Amino acid sequence: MPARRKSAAPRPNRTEYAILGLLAQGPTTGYDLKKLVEERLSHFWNESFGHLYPILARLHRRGWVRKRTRTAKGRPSRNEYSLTEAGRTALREWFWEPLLPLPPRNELLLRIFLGRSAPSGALAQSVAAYRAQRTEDLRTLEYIAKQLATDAADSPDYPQWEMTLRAGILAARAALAWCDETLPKLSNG
Amino acid sequence: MPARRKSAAPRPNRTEYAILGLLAQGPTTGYDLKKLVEERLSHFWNESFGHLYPILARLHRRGWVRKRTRTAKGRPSRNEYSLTEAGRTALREWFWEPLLPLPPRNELLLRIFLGRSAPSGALAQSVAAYRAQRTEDLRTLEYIAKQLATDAADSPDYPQWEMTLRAGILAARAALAWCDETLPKLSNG
DNA sequence: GGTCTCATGTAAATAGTTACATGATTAT
DNA sequence: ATAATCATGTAACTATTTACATGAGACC
Repeated sequence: MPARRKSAAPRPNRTEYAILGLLAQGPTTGYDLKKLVEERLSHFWNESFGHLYPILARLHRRGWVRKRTRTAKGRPSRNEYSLTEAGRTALREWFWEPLLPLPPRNELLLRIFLGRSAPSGALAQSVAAYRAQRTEDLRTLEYIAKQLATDAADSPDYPQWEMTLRAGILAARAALAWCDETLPKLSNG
Repeated sequence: MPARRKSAAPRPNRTEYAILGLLAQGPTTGYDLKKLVEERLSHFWNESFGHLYPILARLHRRGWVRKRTRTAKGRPSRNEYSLTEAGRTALREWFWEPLLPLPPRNELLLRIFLGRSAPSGALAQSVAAYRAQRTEDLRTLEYIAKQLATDAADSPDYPQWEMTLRAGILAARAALAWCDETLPKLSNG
């Protein structure tokens, strides 16, 4: 018998756990999962339909989620997924697994590093564009944080939501501080 | 005639430019490119052999790099690549292109967000592990920065090298600050 | 009539990873 | 001997994206 080849994934799939975790807060459809990710996780997570649907099917085959198809008067049927006990167990185990760091790929820093080959002014322009983006990010995060503090402060999830927002805010501020010390060096260089 | 399908890449390939940029500093082999990336770009970039070699071949087919095979007394032949004029032009143009942000995928923040499903103590453990990693990162970056300031301060590339290190240092410090404000909340919660 | 939202999915494509395969030379 | 480094590449595989395909109902 030929030896089974080991799987050679670029990185293990964490989307599965994102889905399990969201389903733990209540049954939903693929469509609504996508909306949830966009509305609440977008500053640290993302998913596309083309990824969500196949993974839901896989989780179903594996017995980690249950599928209930609702057909309401001829309308396109909603497939509502919910966690099974096996899924809940898998989810709990994931919280103890070591964090898998993404391989870094920072295009801006790559440009800076290779800056000797850059046309004059191009580095400053890249940093300025990045700065504008991060300023916008920071404003959005701070707005959401204020919103949440008044509207959802008594939700059982509020403390965690606030922690993820704080992470974004501190990261954005650090990025801005870096831009502000870097831009002058690029113009006077 | 059937319409040509548009390319559906998950994200455009920036490795090509990383390679072009490194070749702009002088001709090298695939093997040495890998070492360069590991030694000097590792805190913001990475490449594997399985990716480098095929892309070098592609750049060659496209006419952006020149290939010179050296066979020294029967030893495995070194393939030394250098930039062509077309490659140099492509590299210069890249510096003006808009930065493509990576889709965010932060596993730690995902765990925090889904924390209500977490076993007691698991979140704190994840944050503590992350904190240890970032502490280590910071120490390394600060060490390299000091090293460089004494050994390479007069290199024409020194200012840019320092900028990329500063970016890493500020980001690591922000991450540590977040850990330090978050850990107490997780234990007292 | 037109556009937006709800709702499901498949197809085609690339990116990028790990494991495999090969072999010479050099240091321990 | 044996391990490490030099040096090249292919094979198999998964992740993940964008574009395509479809259709109903709601709203303007």
